Amino acid sequence: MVKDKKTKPSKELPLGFVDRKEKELLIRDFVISNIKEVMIKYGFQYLETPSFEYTDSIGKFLPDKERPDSGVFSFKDENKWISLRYDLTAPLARYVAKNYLEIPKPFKRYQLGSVWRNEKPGPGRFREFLQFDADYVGTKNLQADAELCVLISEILEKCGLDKKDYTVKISSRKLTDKLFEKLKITSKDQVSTTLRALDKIDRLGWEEAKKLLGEGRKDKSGDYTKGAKLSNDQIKKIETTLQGKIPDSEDISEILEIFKAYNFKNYKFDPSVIRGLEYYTGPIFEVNLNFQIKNLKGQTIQFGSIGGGGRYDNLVSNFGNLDCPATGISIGLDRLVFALMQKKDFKIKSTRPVIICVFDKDKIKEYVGILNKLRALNISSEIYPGEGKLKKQMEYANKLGSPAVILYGDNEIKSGKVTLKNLESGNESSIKIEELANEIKKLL
RNA sequence: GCAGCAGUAGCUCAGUUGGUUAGAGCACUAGUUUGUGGAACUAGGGGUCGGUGGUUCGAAUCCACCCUGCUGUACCA
Repeated sequence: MVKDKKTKPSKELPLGFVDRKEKELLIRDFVISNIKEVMIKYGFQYLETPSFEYTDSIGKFLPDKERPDSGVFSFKDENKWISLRYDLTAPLARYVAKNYLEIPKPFKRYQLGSVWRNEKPGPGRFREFLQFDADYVGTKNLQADAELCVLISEILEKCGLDKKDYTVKISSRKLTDKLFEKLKITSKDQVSTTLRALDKIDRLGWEEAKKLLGEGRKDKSGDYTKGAKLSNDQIKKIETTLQGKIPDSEDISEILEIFKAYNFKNYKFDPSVIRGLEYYTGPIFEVNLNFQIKNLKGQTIQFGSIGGGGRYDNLVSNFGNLDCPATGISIGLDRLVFALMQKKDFKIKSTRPVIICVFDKDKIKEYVGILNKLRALNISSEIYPGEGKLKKQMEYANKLGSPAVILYGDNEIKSGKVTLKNLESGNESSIKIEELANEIKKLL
């Protein structure tokens, strides 16, 4: 006895992967078209690199490891490990190193593409998502860093956000480096724990973050996280230094000067911005939304940043003896789209076709005649593609969200006119075939 | 990874000391209307009650383990 039910394939998706429907995709297209416009305006080149890279090219092989770390999706191809990229920055560094002699320096490129992360998904975070990256490669000039902030903000506003809806936070890795040196926080472990604790200030607040700098912290689910075990004296000094409103870092002051020249004001100096631990070497930025985000159940969730970046002057040199400073910024597009859908009531133009109802299969010639006239004018339209009575056809059109149906049965054929029914108002009008397209355009 | 909560129809959920063929609303299908959707009425389909094992005459209900989801936390190169 074989139970065939057990052999049926699962209709569930792997953890962290999602289907995306038309509404979201259309808003994403809208965002992407804004991005492209801005990037062209700012003089960036469009680039695409493949989804897979050799695992060691994207920095996944640590000296003492033979297998890729968890965090990337990998498999062994012949004898080499390859992985799905986890960001667009490492592939860019690889691309620059590979094509160093051909590309103009500085090199400005932007890229849109999916990236994959093999880790636990969170609210609004998936294991496959679309990222946008803009980078300046081959320049130490901080105008590049400043312009990235300006450009990201232009993109956000073009997508419909107000100035009060977002903030570009800026800090510098040099600031914390200097501070830690002064406080003699030198062990690698302590430095990274401290940085991570500081990274959480804006989410947890100073009081909670201080626990992480000291002994440790118990979160509201009861889980306990070990702290950096700094002395009270060190903690106090960190607090007073980082709460100072005046940036004690030359690169930040310089960027702020450039912001003035651009008349860019929607930034905030925030020393708690840390961003990843490894490759940043100078200014770092993070883009945060200032409005609440809810999940599909209507609960307000911790949304985090929608993008960020910074200067990584040593990344390209990993691939060879190239002295090639660089700086870049990226946006998580799907998260931005998710947030935008809550903020703005997007009026996405209907893409649903007008339906030509079928009364009689033998009249196909008449129906196609009307269809061709509409499609010649780029009006989305179709002859009812199913089988069934008029009622069923109306239900189909309604559920689809069609703007209108066209009725062309015996009565209409006799009178030489068609009936156009507006599905929103329910009104029907009898019009000449030659005027049909114009009437429909009024509805769209 | 750690912690809290939760898994009953496509969806939202009810099912209160364990007791016949497991329910509701919405959705779906058909009809009332052989040329009219979004309203109403009638009828109907659809569930190994997350899984496995155990306790019991009997389990959606009790016990154990596992799986999955949500949220928080950690990690996020």
